[in-house]
Amino acid sequence: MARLGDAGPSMQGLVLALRDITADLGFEHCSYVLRQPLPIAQPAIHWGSTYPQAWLDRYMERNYLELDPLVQRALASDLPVVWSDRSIDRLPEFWEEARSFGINHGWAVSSHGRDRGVGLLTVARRNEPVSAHELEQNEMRLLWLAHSMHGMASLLPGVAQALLEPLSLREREVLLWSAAGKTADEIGLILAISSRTVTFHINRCIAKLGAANKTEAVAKALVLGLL
Amino acid sequence: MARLGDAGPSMQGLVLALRDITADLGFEHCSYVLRQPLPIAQPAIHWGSTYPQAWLDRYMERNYLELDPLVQRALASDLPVVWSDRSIDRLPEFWEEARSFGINHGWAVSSHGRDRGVGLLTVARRNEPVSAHELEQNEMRLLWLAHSMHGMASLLPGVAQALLEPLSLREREVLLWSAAGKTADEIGLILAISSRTVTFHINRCIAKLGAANKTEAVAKALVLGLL
DNA sequence: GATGTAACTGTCATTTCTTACAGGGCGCCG
DNA sequence: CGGCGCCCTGTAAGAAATGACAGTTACATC
Repeated sequence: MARLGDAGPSMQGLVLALRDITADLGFEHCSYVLRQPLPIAQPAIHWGSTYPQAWLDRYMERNYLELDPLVQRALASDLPVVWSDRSIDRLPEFWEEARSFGINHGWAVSSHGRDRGVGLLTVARRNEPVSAHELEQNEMRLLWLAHSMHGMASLLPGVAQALLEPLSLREREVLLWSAAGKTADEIGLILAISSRTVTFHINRCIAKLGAANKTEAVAKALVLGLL
Repeated sequence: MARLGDAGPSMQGLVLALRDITADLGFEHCSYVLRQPLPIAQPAIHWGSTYPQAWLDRYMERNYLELDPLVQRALASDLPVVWSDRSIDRLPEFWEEARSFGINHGWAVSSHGRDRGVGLLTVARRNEPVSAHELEQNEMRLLWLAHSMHGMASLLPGVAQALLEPLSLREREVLLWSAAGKTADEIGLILAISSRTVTFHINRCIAKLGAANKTEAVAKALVLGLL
């Protein structure tokens, strides 16, 4: 029974729970950002954070989500990143600002789900640099946390991205060969059906996926893990 | 200095190293399977295993890679799977055969990389079922192992799938909007260039990606993580 | 100044896709 | 048996993509 003002499960709620765990690992702040793959041109982003409110305001105001070197790194690699106030490679003004809010030393781990969703877990603190011993001790835990957060966040209302009407076997086949660059004629030969029927199935895919054309249908099916 | 008969780093070599670790966790056998996303219609599969040779022969002979419920599960979900001789939901003849080779109890963890590569780490043994305590104790380690194997295996010669010639900024932009279902005309409006120029960039993408048409170019770029 | 790269624009012929129309056959299930 | 889902096929017109031709402009580097 939801009470007045009870927003239900949310990313922020998850992150508040996460904080209790990361605090035991010796970090003051933590955040989790999940970028879902759709819509393709402007992916949906969900996040929660326990960083200082003033820093968050600043972060949103200057659209740092698009610029943050950490986020860029997470999208481009599977490897964890540790940063300190000396390890500044790009955007020095960004790091200076972060420092001014007491975010001096941190650690970020990314996770990738089967739906191409990308998650980024970050923890940070003011004083102690992240030691080599700490890295070895906690890397596994952080990976585990990132993985768990990813799984839970993907289930949150408003975050899940599933297909209403599932594709039939034939539809998946036809779309798969389309993704492989085959024309309707070629697919007809491969599947031993007329090219007209191939077109028919592709059109059903386009409709079911809510796509504008074959290319978008293939892209959506790929990121939804249907192929 | 490679010696005669030295095949260099290989998946089987990685798995042999993995065995030393999983043996400490109490499992006789282990395997790792990595499915790379390209080619789209017939993804490349690389694997190594310490399961009994007779079982492997049987496995390959009957094309179990396509049928194995564990593999199906790994491709469809992010969750780990534990199986015992009683937890048979599909393909009973498959599980019976596995048991006949002493593969009674096992555990599988999947991992997903940013390039849509899917890895599956399995460990198994003959006698002891996997206990709840063991699950709690080792889930983190197995996830870590799967993640590490994924990273290392992706670097093996013959496994890595990278693009020779990188896409320019404009090319990525144009391809992204194509993936979002926009026509050349629409993209021209969005980017404030002529539709002819949009076509020009798309053609370069098609050439660089070695694709047959726009649809395949988008699909390849997506699975390569270029968008 | 020369070189190279990225971005940009045009026309034209051909191929492919997209969308609309109108159906038949098959198997499953209530 | 009727309904439903899936699979299959045809025609035709208009929209879009493809491929090959031939260029200009801007910018960074050497």
